[in-house]
Amino acid sequence: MEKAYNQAHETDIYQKWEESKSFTPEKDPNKKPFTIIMPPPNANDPLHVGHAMFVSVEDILIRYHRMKGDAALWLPGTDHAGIETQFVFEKKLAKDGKSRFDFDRETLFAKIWEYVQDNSGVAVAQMKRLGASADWDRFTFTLDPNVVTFVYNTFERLHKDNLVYRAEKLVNYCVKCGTGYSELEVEYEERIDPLYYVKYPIKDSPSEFVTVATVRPEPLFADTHLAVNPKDKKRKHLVGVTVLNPLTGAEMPIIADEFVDPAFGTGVVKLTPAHDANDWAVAEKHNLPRNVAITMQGKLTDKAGQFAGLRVLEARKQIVAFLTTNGFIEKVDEKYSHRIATCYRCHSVIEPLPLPQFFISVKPLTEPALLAIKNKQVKIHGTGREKILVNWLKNLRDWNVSRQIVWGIRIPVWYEVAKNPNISVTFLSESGEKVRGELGELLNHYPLSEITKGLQSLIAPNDSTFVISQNNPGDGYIQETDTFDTWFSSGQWPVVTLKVREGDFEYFYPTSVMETAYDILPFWVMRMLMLGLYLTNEVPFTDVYFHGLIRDEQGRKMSKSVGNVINPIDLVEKYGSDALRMALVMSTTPGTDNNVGESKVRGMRNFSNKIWNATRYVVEGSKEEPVLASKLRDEEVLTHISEIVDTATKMLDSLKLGLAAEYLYQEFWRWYCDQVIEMHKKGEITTKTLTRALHTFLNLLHPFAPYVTEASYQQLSDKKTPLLITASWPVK
RNA sequence: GGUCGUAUAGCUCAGUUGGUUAGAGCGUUCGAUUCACAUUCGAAAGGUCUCUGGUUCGAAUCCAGAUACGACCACCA
Repeated sequence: MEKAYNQAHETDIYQKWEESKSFTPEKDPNKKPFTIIMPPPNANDPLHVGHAMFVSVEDILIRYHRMKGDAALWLPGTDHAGIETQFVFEKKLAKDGKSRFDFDRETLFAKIWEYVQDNSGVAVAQMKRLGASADWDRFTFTLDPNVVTFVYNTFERLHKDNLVYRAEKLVNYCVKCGTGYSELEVEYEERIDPLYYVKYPIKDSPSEFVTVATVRPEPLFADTHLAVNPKDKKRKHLVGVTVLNPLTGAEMPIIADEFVDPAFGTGVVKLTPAHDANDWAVAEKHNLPRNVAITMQGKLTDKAGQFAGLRVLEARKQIVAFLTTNGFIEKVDEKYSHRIATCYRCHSVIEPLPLPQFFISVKPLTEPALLAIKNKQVKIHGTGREKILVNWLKNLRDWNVSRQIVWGIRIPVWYEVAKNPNISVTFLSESGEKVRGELGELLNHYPLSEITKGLQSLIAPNDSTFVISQNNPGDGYIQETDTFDTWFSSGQWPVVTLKVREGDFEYFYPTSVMETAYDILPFWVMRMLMLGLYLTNEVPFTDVYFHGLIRDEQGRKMSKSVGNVINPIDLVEKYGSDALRMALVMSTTPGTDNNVGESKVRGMRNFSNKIWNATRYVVEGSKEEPVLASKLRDEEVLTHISEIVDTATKMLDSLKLGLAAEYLYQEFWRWYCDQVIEMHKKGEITTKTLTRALHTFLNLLHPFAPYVTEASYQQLSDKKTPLLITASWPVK
């Protein structure tokens, strides 16, 4: 035996495990199923330490249950990660001087597909390197054809149940990414911008003004009303007064609405319903026009007169200059601090824009989820996370599932061209020219087939009629170009991954543990719960285990710009997989963040070596059985071993992995190595007892440190099974 | 503003559900090497378990309040 444990052999060990087919469970009716659906990592990205965390925790549970004799299924997959991936791909295009707008959507999709295929092996290879004993035969990608079909069926079913509707609402639109986002994907940033106090002349008394403070003067030309609070005694008299739009001279009545805060700003607001969520709601209530001032390209519309076509920031500058010159700016607060919505992806300013989108009514889905939590059909592990989940479920708004990107599952909605001539489309003609216009008009010049072939995107007006169909319902139809929010398909993941294979769902559903980082609680876990219950009337999993985020040793978030990102594979190569796994799991608790640095990993590498060397002592030590003075010591050792088995088993059954790892670490090092081996050296216990105790420890430690325990096990002569991975969990 | 969480050794964290003397990893100090392991071993230093009050025979653990820090959500015309 080598003098120190050498992690270079880990890949050989992994290969033996794979060859033994032990990752694939038998659907034995006499066995208990234990199922974990892996949170699918982005197919396009290498792993970070957070992934190593989920691999560690899930693999521990799977190996434990496999050894216990359960039908342990760990079902792996990867995610197409719609916006993330398209964003990365577009950056790559930009390097070649190209953009998404140079391609029709089908070509672009094919290119991204190819790009993802090229990269997708990396994440899987890395998970294997970490020792993941997942059933790779069941590997599923979120864009596999049978997954797509399943997602389509779900959408049809939701539609039949009246849970899908199309509506024009304000969406959080990122002009740069060219897509709308759900409320969850918007990040707020503190910004310092000028606050302009704009004077509106009163129509019947042009020397008097009403002043409104705004950071966004640019859509002013489209505003039609101002508002004050009806309870505001100082300004109540303004209700019903008409002022003039300082840009256009148009008449603007002042209305009353409670939403205005009299203490804020000047106590008077301008209403821009098409570009502000509050104003949108007020406009709906008072039935005001919702004039669009900003296009999806982030430019002022042609109603802006001399400012038409200008980008938002440039327009702001010029409009402020115009207002100043004409005496409509009372003052400017240059250091106004406020929070502004930005794109979580590219951090551009989000433009709220009205756009027809598909929505899912969430209320009928959240209620069963809340009930399931209340009735403990699903248990949440992770400090305080259950309350957070409940809070989300109680306050959730309808879910906008439309995304204006191509990398995803295309929404199976078709518009009949003849009935909807005012759908606006953008496409590349056969001659390669970009054409934009309304369908009815364009069909006079191009056949529909040419339009659909070169189609980039379409926007169907809110009142368009549509049918839901997985295939082209007939001649004269054009398909929606939006795709589903990635989370709409991954929200069905525990159901779809089991449904796509004969018999799996019946045997393995509901799954056992859903293990993931708590930061995707609202995106993913909540939606799996909602959609899982909707699709099956059963919870998709009985336990949720939220692990914390991994931060660096100083507690900072890992980020590329700080340069403190740890590549798990670097650590694995340096210290071994087992060391990293132990470092991530030992003495940690679900739901709270963990600071992990290299020193802890190094410490756990030492532990791996300790296991190896204890085995070396047993294998290479004296084989002569000592003559015992009494059997007392032997019995003591065996009694304590069975206590350890009992305690460790209880800890694992209650998902206290951090505690179990720490406990076994202590018992192995401080008791077995420091005391039991020393007793043997002194001839106080038999070699048989010493060996039996080691066997038990290798079994108990195997879920946590699979490689070194397997390597050590292979050195022993009295093996009951050829591989430790398939050995039985010790019983008390 | 709302919801939630955290506070334990120099640093990073556990603490098995209220029970002797509160633990680990890393770090520090002193000592040890032909012995399974220097990726080791032995020894040591290091804690008013944030503060105040309460419940209890007994509190790091339960309750109330304070302070500090953190997360998420809402909102800022």
